[in-house]
Amino acid sequence: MSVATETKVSLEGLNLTASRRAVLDIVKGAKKPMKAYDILSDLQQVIPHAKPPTVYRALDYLVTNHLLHRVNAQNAFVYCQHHEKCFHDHPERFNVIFTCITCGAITEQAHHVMSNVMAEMTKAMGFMSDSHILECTGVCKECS
Amino acid sequence: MSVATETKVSLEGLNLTASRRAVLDIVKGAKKPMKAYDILSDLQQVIPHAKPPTVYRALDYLVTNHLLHRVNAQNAFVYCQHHEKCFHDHPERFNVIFTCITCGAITEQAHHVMSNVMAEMTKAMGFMSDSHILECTGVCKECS
DNA sequence: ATAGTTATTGTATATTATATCACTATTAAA
DNA sequence: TTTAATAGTGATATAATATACAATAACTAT
Repeated sequence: MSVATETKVSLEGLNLTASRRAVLDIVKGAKKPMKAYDILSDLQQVIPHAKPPTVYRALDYLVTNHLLHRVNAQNAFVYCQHHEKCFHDHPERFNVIFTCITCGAITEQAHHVMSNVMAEMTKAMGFMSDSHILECTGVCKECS
Repeated sequence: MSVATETKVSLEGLNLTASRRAVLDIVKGAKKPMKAYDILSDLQQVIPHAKPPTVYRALDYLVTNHLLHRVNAQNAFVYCQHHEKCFHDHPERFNVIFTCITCGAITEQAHHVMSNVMAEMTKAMGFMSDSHILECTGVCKECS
């Protein structure tokens, strides 16, 4: 086995198999939040036998490992631009994802005071946030 | 038509038809977040011909009018305990719904500093929040 | 090599949500 | 009192999202 395989690429200790890597690239390269079946369509260009579970499994892995965010308000997925900042330098930091219910645009914002307040609230509750993501829906500036 | 009909009840200017009222009562009376098809099952005890659109229409109305919250993290609905406080006395107030991904428990919390911070953030962005609800997922005290 | 374990794949199906269209009730105007 | 506009309902079908479960492959420690 001296020939390097294409099926696995190590990125920061992660096990990016072919389908995980392909899903990551698809979401990362998209201009907008991607839904699972949008991703599936694209994925099938590369991996013809891909099925819904292929996508969901890859998404689970990528979300768990903080490479993607799941946006519950749209059942969609976006690339996490701030992987290192969110989880390496400031693991206590909370981001807010604002979703426009009109145009679907998603904006990610953080604010250190809010992170502190959230840290207080979760500490007081004994709640372990798994994502450090807060979601807020409404209408964005352009649409109002 | 001198006999009062049972089909409509006025509550704070709302038009609570029979099915809306029934759905409201079902969610209000439940001990846990209710999913649409859970609600449908219960609703069919009262309105046998109820179908999925019956439930979704009622839910749309009740969420729009702030009697229920939709919890995106679970595709579920909860009664808003603080209808007056949230939307009448303090329309600027943000609540955070914490969802435990292990047991499904939902807790609603507010914090005036966080509300102020969120108000600042949304104002700066020109974002009009439609729900004043932030969602946060993680593991609750009991489950950790 | 082989049993025990973990990871991945395949097939089918479950769950959640909406589109459409015909019909009914209510309200407000002409 | 008709008419028109608006809002709500009922029924059917189907779209969109997601997971359960069984089977197979890959790894690993004896």
